[in-house]
This record gives sequence, structure tokens and C-alpha cells, in this order.
Amino acid sequence: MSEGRGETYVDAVERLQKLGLTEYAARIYVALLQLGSGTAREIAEITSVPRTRVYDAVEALQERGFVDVSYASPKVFRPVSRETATRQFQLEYDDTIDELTDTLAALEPTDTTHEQTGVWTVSGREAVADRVLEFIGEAETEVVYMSVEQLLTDDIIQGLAAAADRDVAIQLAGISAATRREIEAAIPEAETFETLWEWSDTTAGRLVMVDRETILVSVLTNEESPAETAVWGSGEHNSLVVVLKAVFTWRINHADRFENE
Amino acid sequence: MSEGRGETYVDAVERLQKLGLTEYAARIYVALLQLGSGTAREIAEITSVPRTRVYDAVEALQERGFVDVSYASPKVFRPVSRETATRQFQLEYDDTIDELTDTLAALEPTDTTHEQTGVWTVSGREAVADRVLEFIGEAETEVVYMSVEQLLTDDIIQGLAAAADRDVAIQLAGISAATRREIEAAIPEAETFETLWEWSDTTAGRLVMVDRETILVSVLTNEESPAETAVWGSGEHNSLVVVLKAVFTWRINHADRFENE
DNA sequence: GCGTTTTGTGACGATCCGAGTCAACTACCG
DNA sequence: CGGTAGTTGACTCGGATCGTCACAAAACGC
Repeated sequence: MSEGRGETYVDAVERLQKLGLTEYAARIYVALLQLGSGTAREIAEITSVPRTRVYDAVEALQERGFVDVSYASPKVFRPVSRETATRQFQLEYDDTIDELTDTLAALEPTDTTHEQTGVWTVSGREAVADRVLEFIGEAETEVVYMSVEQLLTDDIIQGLAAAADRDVAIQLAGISAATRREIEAAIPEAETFETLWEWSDTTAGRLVMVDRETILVSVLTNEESPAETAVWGSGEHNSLVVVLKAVFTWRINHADRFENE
Repeated sequence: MSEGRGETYVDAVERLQKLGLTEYAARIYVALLQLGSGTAREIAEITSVPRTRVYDAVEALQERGFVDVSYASPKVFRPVSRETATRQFQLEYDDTIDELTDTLAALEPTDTTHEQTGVWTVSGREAVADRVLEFIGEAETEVVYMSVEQLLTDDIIQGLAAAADRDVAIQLAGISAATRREIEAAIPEAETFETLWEWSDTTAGRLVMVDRETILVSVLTNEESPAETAVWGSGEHNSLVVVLKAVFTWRINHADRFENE
């Protein structure tokens, strides 16, 4: 007999652990769902949790409201319904996140302007996208965006569209003729370029300039798992901005642009 | 100088820890929110995290997308906005809870009928209320509910009202004349009794009987923090049900009932 | 320049918690 | 009375986090 308890069993256990249950507790709860109810010995056999530890684990589950206990001899354990369990977690985390929002908001606010001197590094596709959206959201006059298509996600397009509605000039580069059509539908005001320049496909990421005073450049690092790493800077005299703006601006002025029909 | 960093600081740190950050990481992120940005030394002074450990902790934060780093000397760290951080958590937990719902649903379903032999124990006000609602939700012909008023919460009333709509007979006891009015408004079909008997106020909890085959009794244990503990049983021949049904039924038949006007 | 301070990195022991094992105590049954 | 099963508590182990230190590299003051 292999250890195999089926994909779903393992998945369920892992997810329950992510939500804060211990491994034993998670294994036992899932096993109980399948059993309907069971004694310590039955549980131990199925979950291969040491029988003598079933009691502690189940006690923890009971305290969190996931298991009922029948004080017979032997004790019998019964799980609450799946719906109850998930609702439990839902409530729990909604609460803590709400609390967190409140307490963080109550902290002394710092001025949000990033007239920073340094060059900042962000890693992780999500984190980079966040930063890009943040910048686009604060744009007042102009956004220049160039990236491989794979990074031109829906939320970016949405952000750009919102900016366009605020009368921010949008300049998009690196777009293939195919997707250009779609973009023009979503953001008719946008001006699209084929590409500002050819960058090596292997590490191509994005290049974003906002109001000519905030610039972000990213590459797709290829060490095993593909991740995105970006640097960004902000401010009239920020060194990264000064250097890249020069190149960037020159390119824009000399780029082949599509003519909107 | 006291260690005091203000209530909110401590609260925020605790909540971030609940959501999976280490203590160091949490302290540092909050401190950075207040600072706007800061070096390892500044952070160490404020948070009293050992300076040499700020680097590891911040690296972890960076990997999860909560902090940007400026690779100058000294390094400078910058937190993402509160909104970004909370959204991060929100997404994360919404995902895992969705996944959990799916995998739990995919598990072999067990018959939900609890024609059980044992007497089950539930502890915790929330858990008890859940069980009560579950039973009421499954009621087909009759629900008898008696409790101290403090335990007759809105969701219970709602559940009873829903049952009444399904043509389940509702019998409510232990209701003061005052709240009886409200109940009659919410559940006009309900029959209300003053009380089935006087129980000692100190430990009074609830008493629920559904379809004369599932019974739950609870007491409010008073060891320091007030908690609710209940036992329940189900099934025609369940011992708890057999015993209590006799008493219960007799009382109902002889109780002083209010006359609906 | 040159010595001092600051900054960054790595390593180390202490502590805590959960995982896993074991011995002992209790209750039931023949 | 002995055997079996149920239950509890104590113990070791391993990993993660906390807290401290030593040391090299870089920055700074004079």
C-alpha cells in the first residue's frame, strides 16, 4: 500500500495549513470529512498521524470550532461541514484584514510624494506591476509605456485608459500590429509606436516614463523560475531619470509612429 | 524612555504577524510606513530589531513585494503603500480560500444525515451557534427553541424565520414580554412561551429541539472568560434525545403559553 | 593619507513550536 | 487476574525565528 491518499487529500491538507492549521490538525479534519466521524484509532490509521497525538490535534480543532467530540469510550470525533469550515476561515481573515486596514490607516501618515534621490529596486512580477500602476495612476500629463506584449496585461490597459480619461497623453510602444487594434479600441486617444528600439528578446521587460519625471525599467531575469526585476527613480534631478529621459525622449521624437486612421 | 511605541504600532505588528509575517518583518514594515523610507540603522533604532538582522528581514519583505530597496551605501528601504499591502494579503487569502473550497468539495462526500448514536460536545459560542443554525436549517416539521435572550441573536431569528417560511412550526420559550413583540413581528407564525422552566441564571444557555429527533443543550461556563459549551444528539434512539425529549415534551404540553392577539 | 566609525555579511547559540516516539495509567473483558 | 484497547503526559528531534557576535568592506573626519 502506497502512502498515496489522492491528490485532493494532499491539496486540501496543504491549503488548510496555509490557513493556519497544523499538519496533524489539517490531516485529521480532512480525514474526518471523508469518514463522517471516527475514533482516534480510525483516524490514526487513515492519516498516519501517531494515534497518541490525535487527541491534542483534535482538541485544537475543537477549540477553533472545526470538530465536535462525543465523550464516549472510545471518544468519537465529527467534523463540521465544509461550508462551515470555509466560512470560519473567511470570517477570520476578513476580520484581521479589516483590522489591519484600520490600524495601518491610523498610523501617522507620511507624505506620499516620492521626490526621491535614490534608484529603487523592485522584484516580482506582481510587485513591479503594482508599482507601474501606482505611477500611471498618479500621472498628470503624459505616460510613455513600452513592454513585451506579455507584460501588457489587462490591468495595465485599464490604468492607461483611466489616465487617458484624465487627459493624460498616452504613448504606447512595442505593440504588434495585431494587438494594436485592441488597444486602439480601449484607449482611442493613445498614440502607438511600433517599438522605440529593438531590445534583446531574452531579457526584455518594460520601460515606463510618467510626466517625464518618474521612470521604471524592468528585465525578466531568467534564473530558473522567470521573475521580473525593475529599477525606478523619480524626481527632476534623479540620476536614473536624467539619464534615461535623454535617451527615451530622443527616441520618441525619432520613432516611426503609426498613423491613426 | 519606555518601550512604548504606541498602541497602534503594536496592534499593526500583531495583525501583520497573524497574516504570516515574522515579528521582525512586521515591525520593520510598520516602521518604514512611519519613516517613509529609512536605512538599516534608522530602522534598528526605531524598531529595536538588531541592526544586523534588518537585512534578512527586509529581504524577506522585498521578496513578498512589501519593500523596495535602493542599493546605495547605506542601503535605503521604502515600503509599499498601505493599500498595496492590504490588497496583497486580500488576494492571497481569497485565493487560498477559493482553492480550499474547491478541494474540499472535491473530496468524497459523506452522507450528511446524522443519525448518530453518541452525544456530541461543541465549545465556543460561535461553534454552538453554527450547530444550532445547521439544525434549524434542516428542520422539517418543528423547532423548539429556548434560551437566555442574550443568545437569541439576529442570525438565530433569521434562521427561525426561514424555517417558518418552510412551514416548520416554531415554538419559542424564555422570551420576556418585551422582546416577544419583536419576535412576533419577525416570525408571526411562532408560538411563544414565557419559559419552559426556571433555570439557574448563572449557567443558563440554550435548549433546542428539532423535529423531535435532534436536541442540543448548552450552558455558559464561567471559568474566567465566558464561553458556551453544548452537547447535542440526534436520532430516534439517541440516549440524550430520548431522555430530554420526554421532559421537554411534557413541559411544552403543560407550559403557560402566550395567546397571540 | 590614516584612523575611526558605519555598513554589510555570515555565523553562532538560545528559544519556541510542531512532528514523531515512548512509557505509563486507566478502563473494560474474559 | 491478565490481556487488550483507550487515553494522557513526557520526551527527543528538527526547523524556523530570535538575539548576539565577529569580521571585512566601505564611508567618513581630520
